[in-house]
This record gives sequence, C-alpha cells and structure tokens, in this order.
Amino acid sequence: MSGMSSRPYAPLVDRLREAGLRPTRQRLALARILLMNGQRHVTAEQLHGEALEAEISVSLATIYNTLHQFTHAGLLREVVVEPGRSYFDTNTTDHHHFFHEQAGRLEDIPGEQVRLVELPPPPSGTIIRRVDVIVRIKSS
Amino acid sequence: MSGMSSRPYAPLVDRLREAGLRPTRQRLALARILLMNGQRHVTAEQLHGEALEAEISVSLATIYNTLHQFTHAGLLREVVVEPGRSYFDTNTTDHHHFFHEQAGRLEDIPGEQVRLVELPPPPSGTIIRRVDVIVRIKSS
DNA sequence: ATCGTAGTTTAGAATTTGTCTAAGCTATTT
DNA sequence: AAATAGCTTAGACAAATTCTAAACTACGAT
Repeated sequence: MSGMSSRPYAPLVDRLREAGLRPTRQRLALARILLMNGQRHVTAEQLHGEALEAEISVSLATIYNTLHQFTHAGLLREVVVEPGRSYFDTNTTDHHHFFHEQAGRLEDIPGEQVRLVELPPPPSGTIIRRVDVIVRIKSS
Repeated sequence: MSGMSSRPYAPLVDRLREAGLRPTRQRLALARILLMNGQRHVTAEQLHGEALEAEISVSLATIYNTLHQFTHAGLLREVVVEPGRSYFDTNTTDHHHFFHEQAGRLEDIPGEQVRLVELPPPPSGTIIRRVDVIVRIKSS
C-alpha cells in the first residue's frame, strides 16, 4: 500500500536525477544536510562531521566526490578564500562574500548590494564565466 | 677603491632594510628575481625552481618565509584563486584579476578598469581590509 | 524477480602544499 | 674580533585533497 509518509525526499531524488546523479543513500543524505537547512557555507571536514553525527556513515572520499559533483551540477558553489581550504556555498544565486580572515567566517552579501561597473573585456579568445567579489574584513 | 660596479642592487638592500628585514644573500636573490623582472605572479614552487635555475641554493622553507615576509612588508600581495595553491603578485597597487582556470593563468586588471559601487557596510564590529575581484574566464 | 553492468563507495595509500624544529650559519653591533 | 640576534636549512611533520583498486548498489534488461 502507498502509505502517507512514503517518498519523504522525492524532490531531492528528482534534483539528483536531473543532475545525472544516481540518488544513492550517501548522496541523498548529504543533499538533505546541505540543501534542507537554509543557506550555509561548509568545508569538507565539517560536512563529514555532520554526516557522522547524523549516523550516516560516509567516507571522506565520498564527501569530496559529492561536493564536486554537486558543484558541477549547480547545486553548490565553491568559494576560495584561503589557500588550503575550500568552502561550499549552498546559495547558488548571484551574490558575493564577506570573509573574516581571523575568524575564518564567510558571509553572503546579497547580489544587489554590490554593483560592478566598467568591467573590462576579457582577453580575446576567452569569455567571462563568473565574477567573484570577496570583501576581506577584520575586527575593528 | 669604490669601483664603478659596486653595490649593483643597493635599492633592493634599502627596500629590505626599510621593511625591517636583513638583506641576506637569499632574500636579495629572491627580491631580485621577483622585483626586477616586471610584473608577475608566482607560486612558491615556481620561485624555488627559478632560484635553483639561477644557481641560488635556497630551501623551500626559506621561499615560504620570504614570500610571507615580503607580503607582510607590502612588497608582494597574495592572491587566492584555487584551493591548495597561492599566487604572489608583484604588483601591489590597487587592482584586480582575471583568472583562467583551465590554464591556471592569472592576469592583472588595472585598478581603474573595475569600479565597484554600492559596497554594503561591513558587519558591525568589523572594517574592510581589502576587496578582491576575480573575474573567472574560460576559453570561448 | 533476477542478472549484468555501469556507476558508486570505500579504506587506505599517495600526493600536494605548507609548517615546524633544532642545529648550524651570518649580518650586525660592540 | 667576539657576541648575539636573526636567518637558513634539511628533514620531519601536518593538513587538505586525490588516487586506487576492490567491494557494493541502482537500475535497465531479461
């Protein structure tokens, strides 16, 4: 019988399938952590920790694979602010970031709150893929 | 006697001293490679390679120390574009970058060619240290 | 339902980038 | 010239990420 609480995460399953990714146990669990908890910025280690806390056994290799696959699929966006550490942003809309170096904290700036004018033309033979603006801040 | 070709790098010696750094053999050699060859972007490994090519024996630890000391002293600027790799830019004036991901190539955009308007106020208790704009490009 | 297979996951090794340590040098001061 | 604070070094160490090869699993075809 088709009970009332079947398919609790059907939308996630669909999003993965649309991205050409099989909805495996691990991917679904990570998608749930990442995409159903509001806007956030996570590192691989953080996500791994959260998965283990939630009793989901996932290897670190899978965390990395998944983060990159999700990024490719447009479900996440990678933000590089520090050498040797990557943050993944669940907000894939057009926006920029504040980065507090001392605290290692990354914060969104809504897209409309930064406006660039007079962007130069890219070198010939190339096209612009994206513009990242990072406003580096420190405690005053 | 004070021959005509003595003190061939006196300006570099002075710049180091002004920065509170002793003008050692290694630092002078690296300063020469970095600062007397026009504008460039180097990684630690690249600089190490160039130093060895130039018959200057320098350990990698010294390369890292020197790059960071120079950055602190304002002789270089660190640019983070990729996780797990740092570029150091000899152009310390106000400017931004094009980054070609596939080629791993970093290119300057003169400061006047990008203008930001409507920068939002930083979170309270913080002040803006710097704004980095990275225009990510790809082959068209 | 079961099978075959391509796509996934895994543990652990390997790689890469960068830092640390303790001992030996060296620029500078006295 | 000697003392000393600062610098450099080789090599060990550490952290983040990728690789590998074997085991597992989703899923279309039977």
